[in-house]
Amino acid sequence: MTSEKIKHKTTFETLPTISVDCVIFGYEENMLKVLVRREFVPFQGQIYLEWKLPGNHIRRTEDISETASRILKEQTGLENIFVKQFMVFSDPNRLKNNERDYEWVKPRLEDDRVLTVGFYSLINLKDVDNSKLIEVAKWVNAYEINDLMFDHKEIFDEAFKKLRYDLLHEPLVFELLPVKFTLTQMQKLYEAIFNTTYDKRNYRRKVNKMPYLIPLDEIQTGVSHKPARLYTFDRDIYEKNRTERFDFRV
Amino acid sequence: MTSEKIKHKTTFETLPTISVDCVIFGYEENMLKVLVRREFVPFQGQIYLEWKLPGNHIRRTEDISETASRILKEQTGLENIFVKQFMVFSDPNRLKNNERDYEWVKPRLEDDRVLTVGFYSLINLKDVDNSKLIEVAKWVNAYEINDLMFDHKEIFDEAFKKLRYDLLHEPLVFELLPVKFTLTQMQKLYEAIFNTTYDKRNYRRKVNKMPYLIPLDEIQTGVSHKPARLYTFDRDIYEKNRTERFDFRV
DNA sequence: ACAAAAGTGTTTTGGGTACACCCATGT
DNA sequence: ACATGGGTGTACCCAAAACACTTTTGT
Repeated sequence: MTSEKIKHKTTFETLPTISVDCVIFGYEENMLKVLVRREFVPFQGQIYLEWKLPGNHIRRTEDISETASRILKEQTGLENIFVKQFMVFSDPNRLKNNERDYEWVKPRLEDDRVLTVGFYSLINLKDVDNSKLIEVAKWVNAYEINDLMFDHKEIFDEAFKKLRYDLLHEPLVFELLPVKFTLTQMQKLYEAIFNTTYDKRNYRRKVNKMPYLIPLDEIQTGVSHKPARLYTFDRDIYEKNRTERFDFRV
Repeated sequence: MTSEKIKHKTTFETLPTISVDCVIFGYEENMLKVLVRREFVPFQGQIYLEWKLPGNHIRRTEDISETASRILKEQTGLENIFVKQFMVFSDPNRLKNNERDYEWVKPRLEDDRVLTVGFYSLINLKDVDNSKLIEVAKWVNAYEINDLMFDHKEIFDEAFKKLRYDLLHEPLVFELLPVKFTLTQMQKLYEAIFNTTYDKRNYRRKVNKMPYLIPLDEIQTGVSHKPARLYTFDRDIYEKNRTERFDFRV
């Protein structure tokens, strides 16, 4: 083993034994959804319709979060979105456990041992142009995900667990909310993700104690009821007030 | 790209572009320590003494947690110890940022792009035979770690952050305590890891509410003061009582 | 008898939770 | 005028935090 072995590599060349898979959560109308991609998988003379998480190999020049952002852009057109790694899946047989899936993926691989780094990200479906998705991908209710290819169901489950965990400890909600939002929008978002409901008065009492939630001198327009006050999230104030014990539970 | 490219691989062959680095926390006498390994690094005619985290490449047949357990065994002789992955470090230049370190590592690499998966683990230093370590590795106070090779200081910092985070949400303390322990031992352990002190009465009131902390009909022996009652952790009861909101803060 | 750690209770303060009505706007 | 969501206060309970003395053992 000498450095002479290290040959020149092109910018887009990928690492054969590592990939990134993305669990892209989309929120709309009090529903939490996940993006899955369709694949036609021929096996023993039949063609099966299967679904998987979007993923890709890592380029030699990329940090893995750049890989995840690239996948997100390819799938949704969105840029500068928060992405977060949550776990590495490294079972040596993770691609081989299902014979049908393995037959499909084998010709696409340089090496049949591939570790994958799971990322999740959160987007607001209002920001996405879904016209390109049609037939190639779809948004599925997060509570109805099942039967994905390979170990992708397990990856999804871990992502969902981590998403909820992180939402209670980091100001992640604000990645999903518009810059100016109402307290009810914020509450509904938590309720969708945790599949529960909160008491409005108690919820408001709690979030009103957060010094980085700034009430604006602005209200909703165009709604056929009493317009709600708009709020915004001040990240600077958040960073200054952050403590070890801080917690976003509501 | 076809499957023909996949050649036969030996059991111990490693993946050239992925490694595992371990932050091994050891606890003893109210001190929290970390294991680092010594390397002699020749550079520009001089030899430098440097320290790094123990790490290794991943074998083709291994899950990454097996790699971490293997490293732990090599370093400490211990087996069946809890290990936990916490983050992937993937900066394309992570090995090249320091010229001296890169010169040293280059001849040891098959590929100069290596992602590493950070693991941490927790051991009780009483369980370790340190005679083999001498000169090759040392235990350093966790609050005095600095100047490790490559990005290992950053890896350590993330591990420490994750360790504290996890200790508040999972029954991790019990990995470090003997099977039968006193409440004061448990308290001192938290105090070492969080670098703080707690009020004894409040601490005991809180842990006494944990149904999976079982008081035994057994007391300390051989101490020159009032002997303390021994407790044990019942994982079954813990798993049954676990809730989304559960939390180990004291 | 002394040293050393074990063990124990009360008070105050603040957060969590449960609960019901009036308000401002668009149609 | 009606439908729709916006917005507000009080009472109860429990957890967190502050705080000091007695007990049991070994030497």
